[in-house]
Amino acid sequence: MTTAIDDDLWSAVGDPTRRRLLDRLLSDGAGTATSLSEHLPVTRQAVAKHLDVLDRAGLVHATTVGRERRYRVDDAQLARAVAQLASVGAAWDARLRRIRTIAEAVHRSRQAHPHAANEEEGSDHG
Amino acid sequence: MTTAIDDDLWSAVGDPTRRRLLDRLLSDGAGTATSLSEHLPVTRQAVAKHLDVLDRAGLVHATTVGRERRYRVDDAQLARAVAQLASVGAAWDARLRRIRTIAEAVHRSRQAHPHAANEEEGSDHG
DNA sequence: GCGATAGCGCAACCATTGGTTGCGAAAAGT
DNA sequence: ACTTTTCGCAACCAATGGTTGCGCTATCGC
Repeated sequence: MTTAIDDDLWSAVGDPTRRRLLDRLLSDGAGTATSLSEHLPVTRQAVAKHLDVLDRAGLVHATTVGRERRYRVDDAQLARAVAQLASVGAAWDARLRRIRTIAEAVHRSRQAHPHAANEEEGSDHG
Repeated sequence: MTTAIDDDLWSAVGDPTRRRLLDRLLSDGAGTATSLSEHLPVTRQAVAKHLDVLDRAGLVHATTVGRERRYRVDDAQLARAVAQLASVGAAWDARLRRIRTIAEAVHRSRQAHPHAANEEEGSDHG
Protein backbone atom coordinates (compact mmCIF):
# COMPACT_ATOMS: atom_id res chain seq x y z
CA MET A 1 0.00 0.00 0.00
CA THR A 2 1.15 3.52 -0.67
CA THR A 3 1.78 5.37 2.55
CA ALA A 4 2.73 8.91 3.35
CA ILE A 5 6.18 7.96 4.56
CA ASP A 6 7.03 6.80 1.06
CA ASP A 7 6.40 10.24 -0.38
CA ASP A 8 9.77 11.71 0.53
CA LEU A 9 11.50 8.81 -1.05
CA TRP A 10 9.44 8.90 -4.22
CA SER A 11 9.85 12.61 -4.63
CA ALA A 12 13.59 12.21 -4.16
CA VAL A 13 13.89 9.40 -6.65
CA GLY A 14 10.95 10.31 -8.87
CA ASP A 15 12.80 13.08 -10.64
CA PRO A 16 14.59 11.96 -13.81
CA THR A 17 17.60 14.19 -13.22
CA ARG A 18 18.03 12.90 -9.70
CA ARG A 19 17.86 9.32 -10.93
CA ARG A 20 20.58 10.12 -13.43
CA LEU A 21 22.65 11.71 -10.70
CA LEU A 22 22.33 8.57 -8.65
CA ASP A 23 23.32 6.51 -11.66
CA ARG A 24 26.41 8.65 -12.14
CA LEU A 25 27.35 8.61 -8.51
CA LEU A 26 26.93 4.87 -8.40
CA SER A 27 29.08 4.25 -11.43
CA ASP A 28 31.74 6.83 -10.60
CA GLY A 29 31.79 6.37 -6.86
CA ALA A 30 31.69 10.09 -6.13
CA GLY A 31 31.32 13.44 -7.80
CA THR A 32 30.89 17.17 -7.35
CA ALA A 33 28.10 19.35 -8.67
CA THR A 34 30.48 20.64 -11.32
CA SER A 35 31.76 17.26 -12.47
CA LEU A 36 28.28 15.76 -12.53
CA SER A 37 26.82 18.64 -14.47
CA GLU A 38 29.34 18.04 -17.23
CA HIS A 39 27.70 14.74 -18.02
CA LEU A 40 24.14 16.00 -17.76
CA PRO A 41 22.12 18.46 -19.82
CA VAL A 42 21.62 20.80 -16.88
CA THR A 43 23.66 23.49 -15.21
CA ARG A 44 25.88 23.09 -12.20
CA GLN A 45 23.41 25.03 -10.07
CA ALA A 46 20.54 22.74 -10.95
CA VAL A 47 22.67 19.74 -10.07
CA ALA A 48 23.60 21.37 -6.78
CA LYS A 49 19.94 21.78 -5.89
CA HIS A 50 19.24 18.14 -6.69
CA LEU A 51 22.19 17.01 -4.65
CA ASP A 52 20.81 19.04 -1.78
CA VAL A 53 17.47 17.28 -2.12
CA LEU A 54 19.14 13.89 -2.22
CA ASP A 55 21.26 14.87 0.75
CA ARG A 56 18.25 15.87 2.81
CA ALA A 57 16.62 12.59 1.83
CA GLY A 58 19.72 10.86 3.15
CA LEU A 59 20.47 9.11 -0.11
CA VAL A 60 23.82 10.84 -0.53
CA HIS A 61 26.14 12.84 1.64
CA ALA A 62 28.92 15.24 0.99
CA THR A 63 32.44 15.71 2.22
CA THR A 64 34.29 18.95 1.67
CA VAL A 65 37.70 18.27 0.16
CA GLY A 66 39.63 21.45 -0.36
CA ARG A 67 37.42 23.67 -2.48
CA GLU A 68 35.43 20.74 -3.76
CA ARG A 69 32.25 19.44 -2.27
CA ARG A 70 32.29 15.76 -3.05
CA TYR A 71 29.09 13.73 -2.92
CA ARG A 72 28.77 10.02 -2.50
CA VAL A 73 25.85 7.60 -2.40
CA ASP A 74 24.84 6.19 0.94
CA ASP A 75 24.66 2.53 0.06
CA ALA A 76 22.49 1.48 2.94
CA GLN A 77 19.98 4.27 2.41
CA LEU A 78 19.68 3.65 -1.30
CA ALA A 79 19.27 -0.03 -0.64
CA ARG A 80 16.41 0.76 1.72
CA ALA A 81 14.94 3.07 -0.89
CA VAL A 82 15.06 0.36 -3.53
CA ALA A 83 13.36 -1.99 -1.12
CA GLN A 84 10.57 0.50 -0.49
CA LEU A 85 9.98 1.03 -4.18
CA ALA A 86 9.95 -2.68 -4.73
CA SER A 87 7.39 -3.11 -1.98
CA VAL A 88 4.99 -0.63 -3.56
CA GLY A 89 5.41 -2.39 -6.87
CA ALA A 90 4.84 -5.71 -5.18
CA ALA A 91 1.64 -4.44 -3.56
CA TRP A 92 0.25 -3.34 -6.90
CA ASP A 93 1.36 -6.53 -8.49
CA ALA A 94 -0.40 -8.56 -5.82
CA ARG A 95 -3.59 -6.62 -6.31
CA LEU A 96 -3.39 -7.00 -10.04
CA ARG A 97 -2.97 -10.73 -9.65
CA ARG A 98 -5.93 -10.94 -7.31
CA ILE A 99 -8.08 -8.87 -9.63
CA ARG A 100 -7.09 -10.92 -12.60
CA THR A 101 -7.96 -14.10 -10.76
CA ILE A 102 -11.35 -12.69 -9.82
CA ALA A 103 -11.89 -11.41 -13.33
CA GLU A 104 -11.22 -14.84 -14.71
CA ALA A 105 -13.56 -16.37 -12.15
CA VAL A 106 -16.26 -13.89 -13.13
CA HIS A 107 -15.63 -14.64 -16.76
CA ARG A 108 -16.10 -18.35 -16.20
CA SER A 109 -19.14 -17.67 -14.04
CA ARG A 110 -20.65 -15.54 -16.81
CA GLN A 111 -20.24 -18.29 -19.30
CA ALA A 112 -22.00 -20.58 -16.86
CA HIS A 113 -24.80 -18.19 -15.87
CA PRO A 114 -25.15 -15.66 -18.71
CA HIS A 115 -27.86 -13.41 -17.31
CA ALA A 116 -26.51 -10.91 -14.72
CA ALA A 117 -24.89 -8.50 -17.15
CA ASN A 118 -24.41 -5.88 -14.47
CA GLU A 119 -22.12 -2.90 -14.98
CA GLU A 120 -21.63 -2.32 -11.26
CA GLU A 121 -18.27 -2.11 -9.60
CA GLY A 122 -16.77 -5.33 -8.42
CA SER A 123 -15.26 -4.34 -5.14
CA ASP A 124 -13.06 -7.13 -3.79
CA HIS A 125 -11.38 -5.16 -1.03
CA GLY A 126 -9.31 -7.40 1.15
CA MET B 1 19.87 1.71 -16.19
CA THR B 2 17.72 4.81 -16.14
CA THR B 3 16.58 5.70 -19.61
CA ALA B 4 14.52 8.50 -21.03
CA ILE B 5 11.64 6.25 -21.95
CA ASP B 6 11.08 5.55 -18.28
CA ASP B 7 10.49 9.21 -17.54
CA ASP B 8 6.86 9.29 -18.63
CA LEU B 9 6.10 6.35 -16.45
CA TRP B 10 7.89 7.73 -13.43
CA SER B 11 6.24 11.11 -13.77
CA ALA B 12 2.85 9.40 -14.01
CA VAL B 13 3.44 7.20 -11.01
CA GLY B 14 5.85 9.43 -9.13
CA ASP B 15 3.16 11.74 -7.85
CA PRO B 16 1.79 10.74 -4.43
CA THR B 17 -1.78 11.69 -5.28
CA ARG B 18 -1.69 9.65 -8.46
CA ARG B 19 -0.35 6.65 -6.56
CA ARG B 20 -3.21 6.98 -4.12
CA LEU B 21 -5.65 7.24 -6.98
CA LEU B 22 -4.26 4.03 -8.41
CA ASP B 23 -4.53 2.39 -5.00
CA ARG B 24 -8.16 3.46 -4.75
CA LEU B 25 -9.00 2.37 -8.25
CA LEU B 26 -7.34 -0.95 -7.66
CA SER B 27 -9.17 -1.63 -4.43
CA ASP B 28 -12.55 -0.31 -5.55
CA GLY B 29 -12.38 -1.49 -9.13
CA ALA B 30 -13.56 1.82 -10.55
CA GLY B 31 -14.37 5.37 -9.57
CA THR B 32 -15.21 8.86 -10.76
CA ALA B 33 -13.32 12.06 -10.09
CA THR B 34 -16.00 13.00 -7.58
CA SER B 35 -16.08 9.70 -5.73
CA LEU B 36 -12.31 9.48 -5.61
CA SER B 37 -11.91 13.03 -4.36
CA GLU B 38 -14.13 12.22 -1.37
CA HIS B 39 -11.47 9.85 -0.08
CA LEU B 40 -8.55 12.15 -0.79
CA PRO B 41 -7.50 15.51 0.62
CA VAL B 42 -7.79 17.22 -2.76
CA THR B 43 -10.59 18.68 -4.78
CA ARG B 44 -12.52 16.96 -7.53
CA GLN B 45 -10.80 19.13 -10.14
CA ALA B 46 -7.34 18.15 -8.99
CA VAL B 47 -8.34 14.51 -9.15
CA ALA B 48 -9.74 15.03 -12.62
CA LYS B 49 -6.42 16.43 -13.78
CA HIS B 50 -4.55 13.47 -12.35
CA LEU B 51 -6.95 11.04 -13.94
CA ASP B 52 -6.30 12.79 -17.22
CA VAL B 53 -2.56 12.34 -16.75
CA LEU B 54 -2.99 8.68 -15.90
CA ASP B 55 -5.29 8.29 -18.88
CA ARG B 56 -2.77 9.81 -21.27
CA ALA B 57 -0.14 7.53 -19.76
CA GLY B 58 -2.47 4.63 -20.56
CA LEU B 59 -2.62 3.44 -16.97
CA VAL B 60 -6.37 3.99 -16.69
CA HIS B 61 -9.23 4.59 -19.06
CA ALA B 62 -12.70 6.01 -18.68
CA THR B 63 -16.17 4.99 -19.72
CA THR B 64 -19.06 7.42 -19.64
CA VAL B 65 -21.97 5.93 -17.77
CA GLY B 66 -24.95 8.24 -17.66
CA ARG B 67 -23.70 11.52 -16.23
CA GLU B 68 -20.73 9.84 -14.62
CA ARG B 69 -17.29 9.42 -16.08
CA ARG B 70 -16.06 6.19 -14.59
CA TYR B 71 -12.34 5.39 -14.56
CA ARG B 72 -10.77 1.98 -14.30
CA VAL B 73 -7.18 0.72 -14.14
CA ASP B 74 -5.72 -0.89 -17.21
CA ASP B 75 -4.30 -4.03 -15.66
CA ALA B 76 -1.85 -4.83 -18.42
CA GLN B 77 -0.43 -1.32 -18.56
CA LEU B 78 0.02 -1.05 -14.81
CA ALA B 79 1.65 -4.45 -14.79
CA ARG B 80 4.11 -3.24 -17.40
CA ALA B 81 4.71 -0.12 -15.36
CA VAL B 82 5.44 -2.13 -12.25
CA ALA B 83 7.89 -4.22 -14.22
CA GLN B 84 9.71 -1.11 -15.44
CA LEU B 85 10.00 0.30 -11.94
CA ALA B 86 11.25 -3.02 -10.69
CA SER B 87 13.90 -3.10 -13.38
CA VAL B 88 15.30 0.28 -12.35
CA GLY B 89 15.37 -0.87 -8.76
CA ALA B 90 17.08 -4.07 -9.80
CA ALA B 91 19.75 -2.14 -11.69
CA TRP B 92 20.56 -0.04 -8.65
CA ASP B 93 20.49 -3.06 -6.45
CA ALA B 94 22.95 -4.85 -8.70
CA ARG B 95 25.30 -1.88 -8.64
CA LEU B 96 25.07 -1.61 -4.90
CA ARG B 97 25.93 -5.27 -4.56
CA ARG B 98 28.90 -4.95 -6.87
CA ILE B 99 30.12 -1.86 -5.04
CA ARG B 100 29.76 -3.54 -1.70
CA THR B 101 31.75 -6.48 -2.91
CA ILE B 102 34.52 -4.22 -4.12
CA ALA B 103 34.43 -2.21 -0.93
CA GLU B 104 34.85 -5.35 1.10
CA ALA B 105 37.73 -6.43 -1.09
CA VAL B 106 39.39 -3.06 -0.61
CA HIS B 107 38.79 -3.29 3.09
CA ARG B 108 40.51 -6.64 3.31
CA SER B 109 43.29 -5.39 1.09
CA ARG B 110 43.83 -2.40 3.39
CA GLN B 111 44.14 -4.57 6.42
CA ALA B 112 46.75 -6.59 4.57
CA HIS B 113 48.69 -3.62 3.13
CA PRO B 114 48.08 -0.62 5.43
CA HIS B 115 49.65 2.14 3.34
CA ALA B 116 46.54 3.88 2.11
CA ALA B 117 46.68 7.01 0.00
CA ASN B 118 43.83 9.04 1.40
CA GLU B 119 42.71 12.29 -0.11
CA GLU B 120 39.17 12.01 1.11
CA GLU B 121 37.41 12.39 4.45
CA GLY B 122 39.37 15.52 5.23
CA SER B 123 36.12 17.34 5.96
CA ASP B 124 37.83 19.59 8.41
CA HIS B 125 37.39 22.75 6.34
CA GLY B 126 37.61 26.19 7.93
C1' DG C 1 -42.35 18.03 -20.14
C1' DC C 2 -40.02 20.90 -16.64
C1' DG C 3 -37.51 22.28 -12.75
C1' DA C 4 -34.13 20.85 -9.22
C1' DT C 5 -29.88 18.53 -8.62
C1' DA C 6 -25.63 15.85 -9.39
C1' DG C 7 -21.61 15.52 -11.86
C1' DC C 8 -18.40 17.29 -14.92
C1' DG C 9 -15.41 20.48 -17.90
C1' DC C 10 -13.22 24.87 -18.55
C1' DA C 11 -10.72 28.93 -16.99
C1' DA C 12 -8.37 31.97 -13.89
C1' DC C 13 -5.38 32.08 -10.44
C1' DC C 14 -1.70 30.75 -6.65
C1' DA C 15 2.44 28.10 -4.72
C1' DT C 16 6.01 25.02 -5.37
C1' DT C 17 9.75 23.36 -7.90
C1' DG C 18 13.09 22.26 -11.61
C1' DG C 19 15.65 25.09 -14.42
C1' DT C 20 18.29 29.21 -15.97
C1' DT C 21 21.62 33.37 -15.71
C1' DG C 22 24.52 36.44 -13.13
C1' DC C 23 27.42 37.68 -9.51
C1' DG C 24 30.62 37.53 -5.63
C1' DA C 25 33.59 34.94 -2.32
C1' DA C 26 37.18 31.79 -1.23
C1' DA C 27 40.57 28.17 -1.80
C1' DA C 28 44.42 26.25 -5.14
C1' DG C 29 47.67 26.77 -8.44
C1' DT C 30 51.14 29.80 -10.76
C1' DA D 1 50.16 38.66 -5.69
C1' DC D 2 47.35 37.28 -9.59
C1' DT D 3 44.62 34.09 -11.99
C1' DT D 4 41.80 30.17 -12.04
C1' DT D 5 38.58 27.00 -10.24
C1' DT D 6 34.78 25.96 -7.67
C1' DC D 7 31.34 27.01 -4.98
C1' DG D 8 27.06 29.52 -2.88
C1' DC D 9 23.48 32.94 -3.15
C1' DA D 10 19.81 35.55 -5.46
C1' DA D 11 16.74 36.86 -9.08
C1' DC D 12 14.11 35.24 -12.43
C1' DC D 13 11.26 31.93 -15.73
C1' DA D 14 8.27 27.78 -16.96
C1' DA D 15 5.80 23.79 -15.71
C1' DT D 16 2.72 21.64 -12.66
C1' DG D 17 -0.15 20.35 -8.60
C1' DG D 18 -3.61 22.66 -6.31
C1' DT D 19 -7.52 25.87 -5.49
C1' DT D 20 -11.99 28.58 -6.44
C1' DG D 21 -15.65 29.95 -9.49
C1' DC D 22 -18.75 29.38 -13.30
C1' DG D 23 -21.59 27.20 -16.58
C1' DC D 24 -23.13 23.17 -19.16
C1' DT D 25 -25.56 18.77 -19.44
C1' DA D 26 -27.64 14.64 -18.02
C1' DT D 27 -30.51 12.40 -14.65
C1' DC D 28 -34.24 12.24 -11.19
C1' DG D 29 -38.72 13.66 -9.20
C1' DC D 30 -42.95 15.79 -10.05
